Amino acid sequence: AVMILRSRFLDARRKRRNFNKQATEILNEYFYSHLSNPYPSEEAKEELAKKCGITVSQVSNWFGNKRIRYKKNIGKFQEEANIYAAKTAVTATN
Amino acid sequence: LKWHLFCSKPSGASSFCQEGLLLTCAPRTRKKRCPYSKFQIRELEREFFFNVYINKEKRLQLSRMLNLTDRQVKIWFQNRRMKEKKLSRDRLQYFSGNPLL
DNA sequence: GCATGATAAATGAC
DNA sequence: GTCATTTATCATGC
Repeated sequence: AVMILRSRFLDARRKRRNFNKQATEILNEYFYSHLSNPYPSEEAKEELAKKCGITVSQVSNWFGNKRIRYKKNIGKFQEEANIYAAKTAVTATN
Repeated sequence: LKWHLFCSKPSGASSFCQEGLLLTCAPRTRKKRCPYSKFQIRELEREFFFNVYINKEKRLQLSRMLNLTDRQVKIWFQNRRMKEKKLSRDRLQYFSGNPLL
């Protein structure tokens, strides 16, 4: 039984699953509203993790990947950036 | 756009994974990440099993045997300790809140 | 076929 | 020494 759990643990680590749409929304919202310094504090990471239903490590992974991939090709993310910029502008007015 | 300041440059010259005689690329560039071979990993893991902290002598010996620099072996052990710590956290999180234990 | 999440080398702050 | 990162690479999803 212990071996089964152990193997399941290993499988869970190996298998990659995409985050759900809502989690991605939350992460992107934070990223684009902090574009000048997209480095969430430990507390912010914990809060994001809670809201997204993922671990803090996964939040760190997401921001690490997002930063490097955004920096490498800003143009590709321009449309996405505009969407979230507009979204935060709307929420700011409310 | 700045964010973190890492000095990374493509370093035009073909920089292969063999770092025997590290040519000093004038404007210091970040060394390209080169995955280690199965053999290198196996030997590093073997040593890590015996002692998580490697001493200088063993480090020099290992670096020569694996054709890695002293620094690379040192950093590998640092990263490996961090990995072990993360594994412990993940195990705890996974097995807690798991019935049938 | 790329998008995406996770991991492996490598750096720098402290 | 730890540890949050950068960057490339790996593995999987779709």
